[in-house]
Amino acid sequence: MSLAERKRQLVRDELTEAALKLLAFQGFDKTTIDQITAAAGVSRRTFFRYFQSKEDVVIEFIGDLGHRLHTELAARPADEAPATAVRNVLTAFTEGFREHTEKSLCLTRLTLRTDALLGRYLERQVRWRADMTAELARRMGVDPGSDMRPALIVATAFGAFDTALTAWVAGEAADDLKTIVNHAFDLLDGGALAVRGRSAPGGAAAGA
Amino acid sequence: MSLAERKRQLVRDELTEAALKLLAFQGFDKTTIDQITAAAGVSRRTFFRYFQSKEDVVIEFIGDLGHRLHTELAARPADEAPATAVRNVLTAFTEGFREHTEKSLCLTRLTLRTDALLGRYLERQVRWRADMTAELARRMGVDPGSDMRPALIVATAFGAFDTALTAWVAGEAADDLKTIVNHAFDLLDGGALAVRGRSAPGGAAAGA
DNA sequence: GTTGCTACTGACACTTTGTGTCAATGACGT
DNA sequence: ACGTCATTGACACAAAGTGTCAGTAGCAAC
Repeated sequence: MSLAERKRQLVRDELTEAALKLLAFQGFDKTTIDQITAAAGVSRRTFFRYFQSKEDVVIEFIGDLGHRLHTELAARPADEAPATAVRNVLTAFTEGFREHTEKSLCLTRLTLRTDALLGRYLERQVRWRADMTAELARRMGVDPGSDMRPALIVATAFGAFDTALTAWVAGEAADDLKTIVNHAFDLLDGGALAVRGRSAPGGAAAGA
Repeated sequence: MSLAERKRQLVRDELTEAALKLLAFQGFDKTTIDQITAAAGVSRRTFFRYFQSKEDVVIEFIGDLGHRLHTELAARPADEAPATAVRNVLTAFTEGFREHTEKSLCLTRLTLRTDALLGRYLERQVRWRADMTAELARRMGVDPGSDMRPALIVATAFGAFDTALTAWVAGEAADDLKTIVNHAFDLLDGGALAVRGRSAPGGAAAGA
C-alpha cells in the first residue's frame, strides 16, 4: 500500500473513531459533524470526502457486510434449496458480529434506536434484498417480475433476521446473535406461525 | 367545524396538493420547500407548522392508514388465529388504496423509488410493527420480550405485504393490490417457500 | 534534484432543511 | 367593544451537504 493510501486510511479511521465515540456518548442528533471533525483534526469538508452523511459513518460498518450478501448467495451450493441457501447466508452474516461483539452491539443499538439511522439502514437493506432476490430467482430459474416467490423467501428471511437482531439488542447480546437468528428461522420452519387452521399454542416459549 | 379549523384544513390541503403536484412532476430531490410554499401561497415557516419535513407530506397519506393498524388488530375477533388476524388486518389495509388507486399508485411509486422516502416509510413501518407485535402478544397471552413468535408473525406478514406492494407498483397497478397481497399470503401459507426438505418446484408461477 | 502530474486538503461561499422568536392579524367568547 | 387565543409572516440562526479554488505533498520521469 502506498503512503498516500495509508494516509487516507489513517484519516478515515480517525474520523470513524471520533464519530463513533461522540455518537455513542452524546447520541446521534446531538452530535454535529463539526464536533466530529474537530475531534479528528480535519476540516468539515474533508469529512464529506470520506462519508456521504453522518448516518453513513455508522451504517457503513454493517453496510459493508450486507454488500456481499448476494455474492455469498451465488456461492452457495447449487443443490441447496432456495430458502435454505438464503438462511445460510444470513446466519453466516452474523459471523461479522461475533468478531466485534461489543462494537457491533453498540452500533446496532444506536442504529435501531435512532430514527434517521434506522431509516437509512432499512433503505440499504432493501437494496440487499433486491440483489438477493435477483440472485435467488436466477438460481430458481424463475422470472422475479412475474413470480413473487424469490422475493417472498428473501423478505421472510430478512424479517426473521431483523426480529432476531432486535431481540439480540433488547437482550444486550446475552445470547449469541447466531443462536437467536437460528432460533427465529426454526420457528419459521416449525410451522408455529401458520396463518390458518392452528390456534395460538400456549407454551413452548422461545428464549431471547 | 369552526372557521379556524376549516381555514387550517384549507391551508393543509393547498400545501399537500401543491407538494404532490411538484413532487410527481419534478421528482423529490429536485423540488424544494420554497417551491412548494410559493405554489401554495404561504411562507416557508408555515409549511413546517403543518409537516415535519418534506418526506412527511408524502408519507402522511400512507402513514395515517398505518397508524390505525394495531387498533384494527385489537378489533379482530378473539377466536381468530394470530397470523390470520394479522393477515386480515393487512388485506383490509389495502382498501385504503382501492378508493384512490391512481393517487395511491403515484405516491407509492414515488415512495418506493426515492431513497429518502423509502427510508422514512420503513422507519414508520417499524413502529406499526412494534405496535402490532405488542397487540398480538397480548392476544396470544405471551411475553413479546421472551417469545419472538408475535414479532415473527408480524414481520412475515409485512414482508409479504411489502413484496406485494412492490409487485403492484412494478405492474403499474394492473391487478388489484388486495389480489396480489392475498396471493402473497397464499404462497406463504402454501409451504412453497419451505426452508428445508423441499427443492425448488419448477412450475406454478405466480402472477403479478 | 528538479520538473510536472496527481491526489488530498483547508478555506470559503452557497443552497437547503429545520427551528426559535416575535410582532401583527383575525376569529371567538364575554 | 375588549381581551384571549391561535395562526401567520418575517426575520435570525444552526446544521447538513455541495461546488470551487488555491495550496501542498507524494511520486514518477528526466
